[in-house]
Amino acid sequence: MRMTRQRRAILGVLRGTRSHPSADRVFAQVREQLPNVSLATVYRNLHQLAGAGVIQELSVGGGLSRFDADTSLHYHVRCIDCGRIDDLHLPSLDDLEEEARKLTDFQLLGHHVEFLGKCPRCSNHKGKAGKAGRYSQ
Amino acid sequence: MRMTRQRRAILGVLRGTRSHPSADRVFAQVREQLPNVSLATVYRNLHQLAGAGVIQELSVGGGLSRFDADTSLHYHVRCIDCGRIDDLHLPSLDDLEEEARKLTDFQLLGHHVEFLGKCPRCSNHKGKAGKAGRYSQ
DNA sequence: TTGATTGCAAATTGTTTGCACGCAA
DNA sequence: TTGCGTGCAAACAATTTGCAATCAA
Repeated sequence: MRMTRQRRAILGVLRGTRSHPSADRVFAQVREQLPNVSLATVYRNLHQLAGAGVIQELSVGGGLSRFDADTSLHYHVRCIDCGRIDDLHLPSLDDLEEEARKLTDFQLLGHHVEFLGKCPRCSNHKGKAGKAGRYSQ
Repeated sequence: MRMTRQRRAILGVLRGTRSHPSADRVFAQVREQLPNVSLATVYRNLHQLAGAGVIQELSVGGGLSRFDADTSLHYHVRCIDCGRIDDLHLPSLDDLEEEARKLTDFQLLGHHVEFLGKCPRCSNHKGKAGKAGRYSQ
């Protein structure tokens, strides 16, 4: 893989944040260094890097894709109001995957877990109530 | 909530399948009974029904929204090749959520788990190799 | 030198919205 | 009768693609 200025910058942005940015967030950041990058380039690189296992594309719920330079196995919490995503380093659920394997005829390759909730900021917006129920599946 | 022909048909489709269809799948099915429904109506109803808790919108990875008339707590396996989604009735991970609660300052409201793999059909497409690695987060 | 990579603009895809009309309650 | 719900078309948002020009190796 050729290490172009653009690709280096994109990787740099991802490695310099813990915020699991979406493609257009990355784009905005990269633009500060390279004012001419195009959004298409950002998308192409994010996918290529993800395909190569250098970064991770988060299959989270709630709309747009998010990217993470931390490719170690860990889970996430997502704020249902503002979309903030934090890491959650829980022990891996290999036993659970083993359990699942008994119940399906799929060839299992992995799993992910996403916790839903409200981040500290959004918990305090007392007025806006927000739906109360649970968000499990 | 007014029970229109359209809404009844949409609910009927969802209750008559185990395939977790996307909006346009539902649309296609409903059209067989009501040739004039519009896709907009299907979207509006799916969201309204989900908001009312009558059905569930699946926060799965891999693009488009999928819908499920089974609102009980259960998990899913998704085929990374064809997108097929099966149910997986594992015991709920309340203990895991308790564990997570200790590690975050989010107010937790739920979680979901998605297993990734290849469905029986896609496992057999020997030629197309497909990426081998694990798909955990 | 040369094929991978880029920027740009246009095309796709999935979903949402404005609005006048229609129908369930 | 009333206003929620509908069909239609147009608007949107996120992402992808075609193509000629560019540049890392």
